[in-house]
Amino acid sequence: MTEQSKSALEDDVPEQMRIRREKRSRLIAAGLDPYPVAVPRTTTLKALRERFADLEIDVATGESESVTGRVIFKRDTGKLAFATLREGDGTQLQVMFSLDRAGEDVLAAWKSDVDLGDLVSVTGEVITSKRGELSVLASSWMHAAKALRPLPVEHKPLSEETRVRMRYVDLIMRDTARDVARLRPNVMRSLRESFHARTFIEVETPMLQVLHGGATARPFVTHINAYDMDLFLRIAPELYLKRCVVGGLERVYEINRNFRNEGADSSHSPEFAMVECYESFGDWNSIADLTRGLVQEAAMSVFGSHLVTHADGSVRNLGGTWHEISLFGAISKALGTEVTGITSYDELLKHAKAVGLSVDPKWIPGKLAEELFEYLCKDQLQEPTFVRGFPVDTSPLVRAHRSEAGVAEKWDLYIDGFELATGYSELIDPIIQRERLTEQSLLAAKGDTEAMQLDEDFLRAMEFGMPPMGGMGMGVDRLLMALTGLGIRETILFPLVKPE
RNA sequence: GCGCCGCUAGCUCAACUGGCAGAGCAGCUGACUCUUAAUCAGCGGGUUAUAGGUUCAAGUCCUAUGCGGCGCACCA
Repeated sequence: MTEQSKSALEDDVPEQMRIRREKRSRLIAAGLDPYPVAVPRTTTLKALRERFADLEIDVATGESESVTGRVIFKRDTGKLAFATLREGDGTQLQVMFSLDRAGEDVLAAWKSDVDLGDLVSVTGEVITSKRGELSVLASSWMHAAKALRPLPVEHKPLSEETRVRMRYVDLIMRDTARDVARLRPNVMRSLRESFHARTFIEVETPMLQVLHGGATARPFVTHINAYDMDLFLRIAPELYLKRCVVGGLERVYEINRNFRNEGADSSHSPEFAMVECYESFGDWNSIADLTRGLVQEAAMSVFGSHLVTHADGSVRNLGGTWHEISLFGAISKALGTEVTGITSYDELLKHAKAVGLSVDPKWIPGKLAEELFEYLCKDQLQEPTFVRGFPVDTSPLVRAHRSEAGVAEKWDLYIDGFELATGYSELIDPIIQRERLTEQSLLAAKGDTEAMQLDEDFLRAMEFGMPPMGGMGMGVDRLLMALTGLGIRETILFPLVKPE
């Protein structure tokens, strides 16, 4: 780059960034490295705070430490300057620079070279100030990294868009952002421990699939050059996990990403984390117990309680046994007349029109029943509730109910009005499974982009004998939402955003 | 995908029926040895998202585009 074009570029940047770049150049010219390979660090701010938790006011410990952190406050007074450092876990500590201790040059350099947002290393004696604040009284300091961009205002919340687009800044500035970032791995660990305690084993199955199946959703399509063929990003791991069960991995689970090429909003992300599990010789009842256990153990693990406090301050109780309602029972109650899994499409349509539900003519009868349920009953589902007995025709991988006609042994778990998980008694008869998937593939042929494809290898696996089992899928992002009351984009560190 | 609303300084926001584009924090200069969003004095910082149009005059009105938010639809 020529000097001329460089200066043109420099002229373009905002004043505050220009000044910081000039400071960087000045440091380098003075033989100081604004980006050194290593800096002194003898302890963390957190460890130091814990070690000196009970110091009196205005105490000098005689102990020297080197601490690092990001400068988040800076108060340059005449001969005694203060700053607050913050570490990645949110712990803060004051550092002080006095003319007596540091000397004129060190104090002057600190005042002129350091800006809010810089990462620094400060070495000095651990003391408490006359106001009682635990501090490191500097004898020396150096940059760990010069920040070229100013931090946003500490005391005004960042706009939601900036928080999502610049999550690194959000993490620097906001406690809740840091807490949620740490909550997710804690919940994942709890899930894995819960599964481990129940002798489930974790498996990893393909994300790139030749056929998409295991759920009804539009997939993302990609292409493998080596085989010159299209592949699908998986919409669910179900068909591979069931292959594992056929092979004798009796209790399996997977926690990983699914991809669905559908709308994105406050509770939907195109890529989302899912825990899915299968329990041989279990059914929809045992898998419901397991699901409740997973959620309650996660709450206990991360909050120490089944009572969880949401972002808006409200408290939800996830403890005890949960409500169970029947899907058709709830519809019947809301309509005041009996509706079941064998109620005809025409009759369902009549009810839908009577209550003012606008009906898509493409809906099959089971879909219409589900829509009726959501329209009439969904607002009753704030507390954890298993909604049991979904229509067979919308549940192609689920066993028919052992006694109710037209109904499958499938439940949905609702918390806070959204669907957190779904569980089945899995269909294990390969002949019926083939019929169901054939129906799906006919729907696909008619242009239903969400219908499942006919997976011959999966059917072949079933024909070797699949044990009776319960299965469950739960959105990890949604579990975090249920635990925190936050939107899905808050629970995902880097949700998809369109480029600026 | 459709509808409504928004986009102004580094950040968060003002600017009445069109009439000199402002504040707080942040920044720069100076003062201050106990500050906690320090205080005091002074000073800078803007292609009002982008492109076009109407008008003597546009942040404000019109058109298009981009990005965002909310609602609807689809879905976990």
